[in-house]
Amino acid sequence: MKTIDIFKALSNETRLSMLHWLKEPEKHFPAQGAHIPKGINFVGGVCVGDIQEKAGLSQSTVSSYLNMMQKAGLLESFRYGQWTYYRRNEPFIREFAEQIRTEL
Amino acid sequence: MKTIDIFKALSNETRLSMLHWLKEPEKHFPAQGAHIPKGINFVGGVCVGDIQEKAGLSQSTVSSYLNMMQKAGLLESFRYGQWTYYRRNEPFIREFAEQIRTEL
DNA sequence: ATTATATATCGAGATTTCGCGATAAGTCAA
DNA sequence: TTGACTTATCGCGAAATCTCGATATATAAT
Repeated sequence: MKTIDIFKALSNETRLSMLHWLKEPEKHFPAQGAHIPKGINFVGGVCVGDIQEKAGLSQSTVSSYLNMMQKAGLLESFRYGQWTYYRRNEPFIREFAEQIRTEL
Repeated sequence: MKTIDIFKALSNETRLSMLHWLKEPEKHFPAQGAHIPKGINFVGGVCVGDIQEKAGLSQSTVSSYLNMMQKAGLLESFRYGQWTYYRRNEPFIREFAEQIRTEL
């Protein structure tokens, strides 16, 4: 959650792209949630496999990138069954952007 | 001038501190410009030596950090005599902050 | 010209990051 | 239970970053 860790997470072309793709998941990924039951609400989440395919990097690399971005606070995740869905942590990102605007 | 380079420049504690110190030079550094003639206008600039002392790193490290931040667009420099003064590139920083706010 | 001062550049060792393949762990279906 | 599938973790070599001391360059003073 340190500022430096956020900047580090953003210092990579692929990770930055993933963050952008997740702004419009329906535009960049196949329809999600086929395996999520109706009760669960995790709109905008995309499973690791689809993100990996789009990124064109290995599964392990993408998994750790996503984990890193989550630790930094930029993403949040939800696991259903064997799938893990990631989406943007929008309030956190907005807060970070605002902090940059006022304190950088 | 690429976004990634800006994030990389901001991904280091010392460099981030330098950027903050330069927001209020008079608060963090000795009075500057003793060697600058009246005609020159470079308000807010601080010479490398004073930044180095404050940072507590080697002269070479600080010099290259400052150069890196300038290349990224965050700082601008002015050389007078044997001194090089650095200051924040405020318009660029504001523009970057705005870009983060709207595009991140 | 010589010397002193401020900054930039170079070369190097230590640490970190990048991205991979292999493997482990968790979950589901049969 | 076995097998298939999705994701996470581990270990690794390559590349980048960190930070330093030594040295080069530029300017100023004597």
